[in-house]
Amino acid sequence: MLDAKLVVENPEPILRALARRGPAAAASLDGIQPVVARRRTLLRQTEDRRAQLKTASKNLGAFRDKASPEFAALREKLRADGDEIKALEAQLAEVEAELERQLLRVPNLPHESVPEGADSAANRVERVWGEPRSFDFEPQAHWDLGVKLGIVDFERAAKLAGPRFAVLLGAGARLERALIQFMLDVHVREHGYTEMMPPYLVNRSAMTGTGQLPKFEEDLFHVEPQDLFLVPTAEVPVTNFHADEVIEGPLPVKYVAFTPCFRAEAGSYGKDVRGLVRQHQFHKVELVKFAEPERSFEELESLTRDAEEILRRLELPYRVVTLCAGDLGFSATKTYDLEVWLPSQRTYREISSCSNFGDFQARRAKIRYRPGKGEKPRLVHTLNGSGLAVGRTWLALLENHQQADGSVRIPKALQPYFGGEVLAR
RNA sequence: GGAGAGAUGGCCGAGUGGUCGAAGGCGCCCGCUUGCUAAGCGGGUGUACGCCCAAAAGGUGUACCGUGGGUUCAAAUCCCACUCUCUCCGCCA
Repeated sequence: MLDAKLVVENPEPILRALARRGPAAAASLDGIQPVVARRRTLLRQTEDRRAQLKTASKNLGAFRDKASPEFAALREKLRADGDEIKALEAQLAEVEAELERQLLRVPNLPHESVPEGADSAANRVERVWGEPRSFDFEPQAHWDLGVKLGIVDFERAAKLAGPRFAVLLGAGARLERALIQFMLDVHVREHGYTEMMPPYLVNRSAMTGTGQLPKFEEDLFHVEPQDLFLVPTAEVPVTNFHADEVIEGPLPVKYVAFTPCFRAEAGSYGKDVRGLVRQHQFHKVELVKFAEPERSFEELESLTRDAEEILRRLELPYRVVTLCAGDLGFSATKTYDLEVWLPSQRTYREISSCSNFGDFQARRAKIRYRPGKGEKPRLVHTLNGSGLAVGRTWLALLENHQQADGSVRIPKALQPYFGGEVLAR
């Protein structure tokens, strides 16, 4: 959520920044100004009248003769005043709710370092690591390779759940588990993150805090009887872990959480229908940071490096791109995508998304910190990034490290976790 | 699922209709004192949103004692509903 005060006092730069995302984003600010103005007059009026009533009421309490007609008359007047104030308060509450409703649908402002552009074609490549391997045989797509190896089954998954689900079997399941363990160990032991296992179901308030609600409800799986949602990413429970709090300790606070992720992906049918790239359920190891505002962009750099480290150790060629303004997610002010090379598609595909959200989520979720002893709390900056999406790592590893005989080489760093050097039939 | 207890400031904890933003303590900050990192003394110490002020400092108003509603001129305090926490019983991976 943007700072309502800024929106009112200095709307031009905000409007300009939103316009970089596209016309719809800029339009989301329409109609907010008059609501803010109305709120201000109503608030002042209500508070003034309430102040009057309070003093009058105190005087009444001090009245000597509580049986006198003067007492009764004054009491009657105050009762009427009270009713009027209540009416004002009701109006005010309505206006404030309206303001909140509108503000919650305005996306974050793209940071100045974010490139112009409408879609992913305008994303800026920052760096490239590793080199796409040249094969002396025709590399197979993971859905062919995986099925032949007997480590993934899409058909039976469809039978028991539906499309966009997969069953991992044998060494495939073990590979998934090895990747999770490996990622967690690197981030905990070497990068200093605290491991967290959060709930996989969260309420509306948490989903609103990080920005999935109210705008993107159709992308979520809703669990009826309790009005809960399956988490689309660990970002939601982990960021909201500190909602409504003042963090007293030193920043940054860093968490890493492994969770399943559930995405309804409404409207995405027809895209990436084959294989493991786009599933309703997948595993992800997520990095989350709470940082000082002045340092949050440095923290974004180091968080991105932390995620990159996993790809390097798995010997997977990748590149880092900065999302352009038009491609940026709703809550983010700046995002680096890590894209891994996929031989079957001869292209780089997103495997991690590392974002700085500035104070956008912190304002929604009321997450603050104390800069120093006795100082006033300030909003933190929140960040997160996949470190990494496990399913996509699984498939990238299969495709990149496949061998002519249909087996898969396990990179050295993963061997102790996987328990072997080769994955073969 | 059944029975009971509770929810107050960073923490502990008092407060059953007005003088309560809320005693007291802890913690923290500032100052003084003290011949060693401790103790003592004095003062200060919530958040949000308005308004005044060129701004800061400061002043001032309103709200907030789990949440929402009600009674009353007036609610932390009375009434109703809900949520959460704890204890016991049942069930359960």
